[in-house]
Amino acid sequence: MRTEKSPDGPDKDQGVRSHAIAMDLRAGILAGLYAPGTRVRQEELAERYGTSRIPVREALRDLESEGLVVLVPNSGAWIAKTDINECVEIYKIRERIEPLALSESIRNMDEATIARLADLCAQIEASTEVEDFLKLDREFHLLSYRAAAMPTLLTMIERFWNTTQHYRRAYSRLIGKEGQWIIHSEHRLIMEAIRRRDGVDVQHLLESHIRRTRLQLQAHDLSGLVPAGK
Amino acid sequence: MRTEKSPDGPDKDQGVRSHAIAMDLRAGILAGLYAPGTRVRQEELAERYGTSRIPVREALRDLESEGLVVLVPNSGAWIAKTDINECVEIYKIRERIEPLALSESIRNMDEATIARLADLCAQIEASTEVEDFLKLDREFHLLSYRAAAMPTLLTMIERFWNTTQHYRRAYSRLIGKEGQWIIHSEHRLIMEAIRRRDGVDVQHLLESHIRRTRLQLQAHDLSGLVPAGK
DNA sequence: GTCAACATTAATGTATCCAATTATGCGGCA
DNA sequence: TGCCGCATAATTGGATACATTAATGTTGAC
Repeated sequence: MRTEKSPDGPDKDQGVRSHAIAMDLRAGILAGLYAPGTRVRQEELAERYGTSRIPVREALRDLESEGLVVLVPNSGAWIAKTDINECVEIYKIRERIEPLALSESIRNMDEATIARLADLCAQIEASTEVEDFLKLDREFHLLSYRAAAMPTLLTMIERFWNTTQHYRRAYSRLIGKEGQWIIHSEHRLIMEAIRRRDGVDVQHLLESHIRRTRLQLQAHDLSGLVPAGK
Repeated sequence: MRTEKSPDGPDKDQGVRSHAIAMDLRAGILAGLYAPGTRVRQEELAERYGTSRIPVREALRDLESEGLVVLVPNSGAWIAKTDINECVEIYKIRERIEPLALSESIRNMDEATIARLADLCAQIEASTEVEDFLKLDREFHLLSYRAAAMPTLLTMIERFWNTTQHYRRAYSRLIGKEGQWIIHSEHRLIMEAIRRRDGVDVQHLLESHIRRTRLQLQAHDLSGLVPAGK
């Protein structure tokens, strides 16, 4: 009897090596270590990671499918340029899908997670550094979706948070600590709706939260604050 | 001055070779030539396409990111199994994002496209073969979104149509020519709302269209009609 | 007779090498 | 001076060969 390994498990490690490289590059891009638009040479990365170019190529392809890298055949790879139009598009999509994720999630969410969310909510208000805020805000929202039993949706959402990271950072810096009170109020209302497990209300609140941010992004001129990429 | 090729253009041909292989495999999977769950051997494909295993691997990775293939490290690749839960999840997502795509699209849509859509709508009603229906229905909906100026969204939607293709085929066979009158009525109403460029109405109609289909998929037992994949 | 451990086999993952394509720099010409 | 074309260099794409890992079948002991 054939008992070959069943392809069920989310063994998301592809070639293992390439996956590790992709993880590292992804973290670097999100941290802002690579300027958008800069060229990425396979051999250079291969040398840095102590491998051949093949795992590097696989990693770059992964990142391309996530929208973090752009590949041009026979030419090379570039860190994806920031694009305000793409950012706005993604926010419009997020306005539709994240309320779905949240409403599905709060139906299954355990009390420990709710407590953890409340804690994150408080930490966000207490945060003073932009990088801390970004990290906490991301953790708050993504954790709030985690109980959703919709793996495809969750993967999509995380991908969207990644590709718009530069804009969130620029926007956070722009509004500063003073302009954050709106965000805090929105978070508190969302948090309370989660506690009540009010699926209708959370959806409206979250949609407003994302939509308001999008309109702010469109209104302000972030061209000098977001890494250029031209 | 460096005038290196700018990474703007949607040169979607990646390694060219691997992209061609991916296209062919994708078409084969959607056409139902490969049973879900069957193992795919790199060497076998390499021989069939007259290449080495490397372009094959890249193609398989592309298809994995699209959800059509499952890769397990150091083990192998399988045609993705059909999964009714995943299918339902995707329909729930589609209920949210396709109305967005359509409402954005009808704002820019030219008259020629509207005429083409009406033509497709009529062809769908006249279709007698399941495969014809699937092809026309897909073309109708995807064309209706095309003017949306939201490339990321459109890519996502097409990917979702691909991963649920088997279920649409099974469902179409199940309901047969007689059960299609609901679909035709829905299409007619959507078509009319497109003509009026009524963004609010199309969204409701399309959401209902997708939602009703999802509920039907959940209600019926398609386990014998959709390729098993176990 | 069943289970466990080991050797064998087959597949994937990676490194090295070669080919094809593209970017660059020089030279000629209008 | 500016532009076009060709030769050169650099980089990526692909093929072959090797290393590594997982599956398989056998053997042995309990």
